[in-house]
Amino acid sequence: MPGRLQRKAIDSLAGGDLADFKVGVDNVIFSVDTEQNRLLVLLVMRHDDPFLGYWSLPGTLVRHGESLEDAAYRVLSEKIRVENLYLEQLYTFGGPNRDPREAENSFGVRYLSVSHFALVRFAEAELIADGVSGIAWYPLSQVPTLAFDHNSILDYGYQRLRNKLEYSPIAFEVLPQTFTLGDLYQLYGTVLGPDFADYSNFRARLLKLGFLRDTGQKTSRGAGRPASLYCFDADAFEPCKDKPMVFI
Amino acid sequence: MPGRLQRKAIDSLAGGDLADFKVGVDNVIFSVDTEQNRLLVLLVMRHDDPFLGYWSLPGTLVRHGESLEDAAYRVLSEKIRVENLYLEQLYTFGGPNRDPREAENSFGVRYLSVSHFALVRFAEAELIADGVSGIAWYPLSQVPTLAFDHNSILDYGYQRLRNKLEYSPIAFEVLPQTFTLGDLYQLYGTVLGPDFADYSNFRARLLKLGFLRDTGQKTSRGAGRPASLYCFDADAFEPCKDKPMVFI
DNA sequence: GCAAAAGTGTTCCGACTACACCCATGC
DNA sequence: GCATGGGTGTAGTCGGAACACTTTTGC
Repeated sequence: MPGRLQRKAIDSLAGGDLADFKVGVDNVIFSVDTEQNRLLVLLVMRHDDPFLGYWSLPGTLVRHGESLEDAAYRVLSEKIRVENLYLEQLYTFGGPNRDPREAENSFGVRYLSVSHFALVRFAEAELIADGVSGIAWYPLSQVPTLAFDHNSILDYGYQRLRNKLEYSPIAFEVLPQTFTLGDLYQLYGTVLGPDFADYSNFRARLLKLGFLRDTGQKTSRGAGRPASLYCFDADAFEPCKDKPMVFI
Repeated sequence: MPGRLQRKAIDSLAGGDLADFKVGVDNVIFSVDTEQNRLLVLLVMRHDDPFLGYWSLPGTLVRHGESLEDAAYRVLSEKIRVENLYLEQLYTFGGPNRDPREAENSFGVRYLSVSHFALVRFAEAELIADGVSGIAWYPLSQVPTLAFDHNSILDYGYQRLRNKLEYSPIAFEVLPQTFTLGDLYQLYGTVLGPDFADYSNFRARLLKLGFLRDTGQKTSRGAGRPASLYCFDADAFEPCKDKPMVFI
């Protein structure tokens, strides 16, 4: 290892032994099909090397003057049309050799992926199919081997989803504007596995939190008593925003 | 915006409108001085432009063939000698213009910071002073205005510290190998603020978790009954690793 | 009427809170 | 003895788990 002063001198030559990076953004985009009771993730087919013909998470490389978040929103808007969505940064994967485009010895340009995590409403989300690129909602249980390290990223995103469900109101980003408590319960069951909690206790707990507003409307789905339609009341939630909270 | 196919053609020319990045790693390194009951963060003085003469988080730019985590460990090892430490990735800050070295129009090279969060044992940590570079433990309450967006990064790290204290056993990474339950209580008080919990309840809860082993040794510090020295039993903790857990 | 789904209530039990109280040591 | 900090115990209360029960619909 070169001495500290020597290294600094090298570094200041705007190159030296420092790696040059291209920065990518890869999005783990989840949605839930409440009809079919399935947790879905958005995948796109690759049409270029490397990993030509593999499915991958929708991603892009960051452009001049573009923030990481901007890039993440751009990928989303290129793939789906959606009104509301939730998006947050997930993790940055940046080991050498995670992308085959890097030269063998890692002395070429490096590829780094700042992954993001997004939730969209299934009914509102319209996939943008351009006739060329494959794009599809995959049930999480049927996801194939993906390009790059995208299976790891997906796993990480799924874990985040489960954690977030338990202590933050992200469920309402995936549900339609109005929903029944049964829908909400099903959503939790779909993500966390059935038997994650007793229905009537779940119900009581959520209502006690105080930010679910009964719209007065009812909905009837086949047999059984019609259910009240609720909506998430953001104003009522505001005061609890920074307090810890348990949903399950 | 150019059409999709056209954009792809441009991108494939290995340049186009894609930004080029240097990737930095900045570490929020915490420690706790149990004697003086203070939460400390490690800062270094900058000796180069930009922000010459400002304090900053210890950081470095990532080199060829080096992973993000490797780079984070390297910074640490250049600044302090320490046996055990805890380190995890925090967040990636990557907006354009966060670093004045970027050209005004952001069409030059961009600087991205993958921040990390570290905990070290105060007594074990020996600062490496090379006679040139300033380096110091700063009490969190006395941190000045830092270089770049490092104050934001520090805030983010402090929040992570407080969250982690509540549901994961990171406290034992900062405490000495053996410690009294009073030490542990004080540590929590130092970070979360006093009156975060009643002492005897805190005590009962921690002991019930089952991974604090009484070493049999006693320690006497001035007046008062001597306290038992405990240590963290990693084996006993293993089974609870993935279960939710509450420390406060 | 009966099945199905929504919605309500009640009992039990464990966990957390807030204290009061004993123990061992230095001075 | 008494101040100081370590350590134990307990009564009251809150909240979650389990489950029984009522209500409203379709058929």
